[in-house]
Amino acid sequence: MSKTNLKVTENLRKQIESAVNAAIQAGELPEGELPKFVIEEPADRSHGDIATNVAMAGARVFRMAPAKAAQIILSHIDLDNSLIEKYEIAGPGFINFFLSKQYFAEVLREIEREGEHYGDSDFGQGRKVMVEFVSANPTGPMHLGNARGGALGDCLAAVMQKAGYQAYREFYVNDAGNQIEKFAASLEARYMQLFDESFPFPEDGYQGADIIERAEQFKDEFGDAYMNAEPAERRQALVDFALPRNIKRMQDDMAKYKIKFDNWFMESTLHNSGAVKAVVETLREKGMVYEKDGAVWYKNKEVCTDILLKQGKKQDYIDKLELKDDVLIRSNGNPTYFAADIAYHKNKFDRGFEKLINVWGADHHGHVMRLKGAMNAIGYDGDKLDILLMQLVKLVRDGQVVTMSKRTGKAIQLRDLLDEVPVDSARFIFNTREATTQMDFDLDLAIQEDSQNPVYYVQYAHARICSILRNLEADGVKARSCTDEELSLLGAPEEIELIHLLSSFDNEVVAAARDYDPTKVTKYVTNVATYFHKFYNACRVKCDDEGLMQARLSLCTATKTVIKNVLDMFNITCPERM
RNA sequence: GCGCCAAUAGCUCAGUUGGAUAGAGCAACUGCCUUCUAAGCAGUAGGUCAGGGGUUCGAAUCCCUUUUGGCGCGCCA
Repeated sequence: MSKTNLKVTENLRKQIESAVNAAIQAGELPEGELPKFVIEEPADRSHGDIATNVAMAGARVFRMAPAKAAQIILSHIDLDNSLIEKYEIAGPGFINFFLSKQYFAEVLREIEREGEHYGDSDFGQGRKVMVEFVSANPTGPMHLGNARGGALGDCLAAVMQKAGYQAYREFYVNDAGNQIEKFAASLEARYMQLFDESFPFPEDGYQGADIIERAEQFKDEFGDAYMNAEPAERRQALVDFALPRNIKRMQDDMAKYKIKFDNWFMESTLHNSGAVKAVVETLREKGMVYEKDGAVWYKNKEVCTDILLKQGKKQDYIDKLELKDDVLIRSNGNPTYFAADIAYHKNKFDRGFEKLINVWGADHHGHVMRLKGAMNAIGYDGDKLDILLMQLVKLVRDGQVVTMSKRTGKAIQLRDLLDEVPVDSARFIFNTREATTQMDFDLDLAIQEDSQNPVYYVQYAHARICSILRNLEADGVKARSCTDEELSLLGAPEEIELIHLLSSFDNEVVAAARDYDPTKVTKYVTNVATYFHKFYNACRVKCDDEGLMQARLSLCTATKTVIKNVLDMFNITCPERM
């Protein structure tokens, strides 16, 4: 809520609580614990600006009809200087409050005063949080899921920042381990096949055309120099050639997508520094590992059972999960991805982050508990690691699911999407569906340059406001600060609704940060655009009454501030003309 | 088999943590520009909130169950 809104609501809560106590003192209400009640904005404005269910929620404790209890509470309430001008008891026992004109004037003043900082809050109290997202495998090009994860993670970090956290964006590059060996073997086969078509391709190799391209580039540079080299040397040369180029390509794609990571963290550094081995040793010291079949195993079952029991789960539920232990060091001596992941997340905590948020594809959900558990096992707090699971995204064109790129005939890549869809559009649209729901990305819509495309709809509202300001300025009218009397001229339902909405900006940001759900903010700003367009059609800014004109200009400027703050936050362009 | 996520208007989806008569957009139909951007707005029509139980003043929302769809259960990452 805006500070104005917050002040009113907090005061109201205090007043209600003391009114109930006063009524108990006076013997009008029975002694008892005041139950939880809400103070909220009713869906229907005819039910007031603020409503509370305190009388209904307390019906049982008070042992009387809600309407009667409401009457008693209201007789003890003091609403002087509260910006509330009247109240009523309605429906099954709601108490509805109606705000004074003074309130709406104060909201507009607050927005004017705070400008680009309007919507900021100290909800996060400056705590350091890391959002790790995309973290695509460097063995191949990025796909559509990375596109959604990118938009989601980047905007989530932005929301956390706006809500008062210190947010840090990180990309984890899996430049080590098994998949790099597979990558090497695949590159080797493609390289050798350039000289000898019969060279066998590994069964579990990477099939993608990009591997062939890299092999060809390698040949262009080194010719047949590695044809007769030792296989190990040849593979190393190929990886040393291809991996940096793949990472560079991912960095270029992310830059094109307007995502700037604070850090690209290389998995290899964890292996090279001995951090992976160290964390396995830590687990060994704590008695959490054992040897079997030549491999080192981690007692995942024990740790996760413990977590589930603490959550109050029943033993037979846990049994049905058939929890298994995990390998940390394979019998061939190589650590698993999981072992590196434990070391990585330990490293994050050691860098001082109080909260770790990972954006993962939903297909990884099976690993959530074991990673949290492993954090507990090494003496950290797994509850400070939150995994945001993102469901699949399907590309749709002409109502049909698209799986292949028109251009390459291969699986759709992030690049194909960005070639076709404006970045603003992609960033916005990926944030119109909650992470937990499967999403159809409508290509036709994303390309469309009209109001059906939500990002244009919002940008249009902003451009429209800018246009009004320009036109009036050309007529010699300059927006200025208004007096309370002038601002109180704003009374049309369209004006009041818009101000209400503007006042809840930081509330939405906080809710988005709390729920790790930036889509709340895109929905909110779309709503702001709708309410502005309604206002625009109902009320002319340019009019004969100078005071009213200035008051409406204030409302326009406030709306512009909110839209711009959202689009800036999400790194989406905010045009002044369209 | 077990688990995770979902199911709301013909289609795509909201529904602010349990509130008052379930809302938008698209598609269909009807209106509004010789005055600030019609990339906009107003209106009509469209619903067994997947089905069935339960919890309570009150359920799309919480619990149980059935059905349907997506995903996951590796010495892969």
